[in-house]
Amino acid sequence: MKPAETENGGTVPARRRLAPAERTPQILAAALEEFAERGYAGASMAAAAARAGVTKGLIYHYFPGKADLFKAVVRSCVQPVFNEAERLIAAFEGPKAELLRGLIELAYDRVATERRERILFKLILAEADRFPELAAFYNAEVLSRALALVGGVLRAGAASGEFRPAAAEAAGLAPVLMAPAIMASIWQMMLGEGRSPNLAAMRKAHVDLVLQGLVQARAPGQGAPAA
Amino acid sequence: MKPAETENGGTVPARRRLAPAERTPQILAAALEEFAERGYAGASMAAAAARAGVTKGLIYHYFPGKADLFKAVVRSCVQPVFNEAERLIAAFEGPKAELLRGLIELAYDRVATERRERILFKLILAEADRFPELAAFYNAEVLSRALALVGGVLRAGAASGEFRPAAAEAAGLAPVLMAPAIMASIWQMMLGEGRSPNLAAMRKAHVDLVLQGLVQARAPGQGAPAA
DNA sequence: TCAGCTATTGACCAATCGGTCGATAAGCAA
DNA sequence: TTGCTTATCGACCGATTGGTCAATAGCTGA
Repeated sequence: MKPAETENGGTVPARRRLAPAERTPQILAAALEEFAERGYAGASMAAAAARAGVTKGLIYHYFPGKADLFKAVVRSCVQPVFNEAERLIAAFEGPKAELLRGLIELAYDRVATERRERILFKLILAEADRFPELAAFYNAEVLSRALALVGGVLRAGAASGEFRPAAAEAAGLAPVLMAPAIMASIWQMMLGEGRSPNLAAMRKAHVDLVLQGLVQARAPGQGAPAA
Repeated sequence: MKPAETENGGTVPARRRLAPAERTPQILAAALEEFAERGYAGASMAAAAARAGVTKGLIYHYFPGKADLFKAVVRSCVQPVFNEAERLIAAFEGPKAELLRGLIELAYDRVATERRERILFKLILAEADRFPELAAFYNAEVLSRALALVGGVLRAGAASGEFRPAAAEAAGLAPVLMAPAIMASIWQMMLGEGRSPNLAAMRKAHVDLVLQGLVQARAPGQGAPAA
């Protein structure tokens, strides 16, 4: 075990000393992989250290314990997700329906490419009851933020008359709109890309259903006569 | 630890001998709780045994090892889920839209009540890559079956002209229709009943969106332009 | 009543884990 | 070059785990 054969390709001399600002992200990345593969309880500190090319003792030099390392891993992963969506919404001008389509398609495309976020979601879900603060963190930093974004678009569209008035009740509708993309991600994770429901087909059906179901009929006054 | 104080309320004499047909489900139920609370790796055989009011050794008398116990737990839980839906579909006569609404509402109501199925889904998701056969089992026995049920309704509705023709492309649409109810279940599990998106609101918005998005406009010839 | 089958126990083992700590050496400042 | 700081190692510990097995005792049929 003299040459580090973990992920740095070469034959780095063992015991290279690095600045904490450089070693810490190495450890976090290695720990993410370890936690993702074995789950919280199954993950081994020694194995995580080995993935980072260091020894277990060093991890305890940077993190007080396993639980703290886990939380640090989660926190280090959630930041960049929303920037894209928020920029898209802020910069968009045009029909709200097109904005909504863009958001949905963005979500599916991220699912298709970004693997780390899928893994992270699984981790949070699996360990939520053992780390209540983690569930609270997910709720505040991820779910609520996403719901607010989608809800804002829905209400704007309803206010402008472009969407049916029911779209304004975003409390129920926003999660319904987001769910299929998230489930697509989960299925990909569980079943692999081969056996999961087809991503492109879901994306198309999803956009289609949402636009047909939300956009106000062009000829007003003949909507749902109901009973 | 003389009187068993686990879940049988009374002061049963220690070491009661039971027929395997009676003890096995006890062990399976106890193991489900243990796995659900601590995850696969975190669960302890001794703790699962204690929950069942027996000792670890007895579990190894009934199951070859931890992995086998886990698989047996999963298998023992998935059977009764589909009977209800299949009965509903078979017995139903009337507009396909009403059948679809009934299925969606059934799904949400199960989410609200059945706790074991939520737990089970979480377990399968969390341990899918460690037990590939488990993912395959979920795919074959749960997801595919559910997709086939929903897809059948969609195609029937499209064939009868009640749904828009796009409904026939069930490969993408069926998972999109099922996803919100499943996500509702997952959110309930992660965040508790308090902080999750409101179940009743989601149910209403979901039904509303689906029916508006799928049902063929009543006046023909002016719905989808471009034949 | 009694003998036999087997459900059930409890003690045991090797392996592994999270965590601790003194020793070591890599880098930097002087 | 020298010396100090501290990143890094590796050996170690107590606790717990999955798994084994011989001994025991509850039930049932004769």
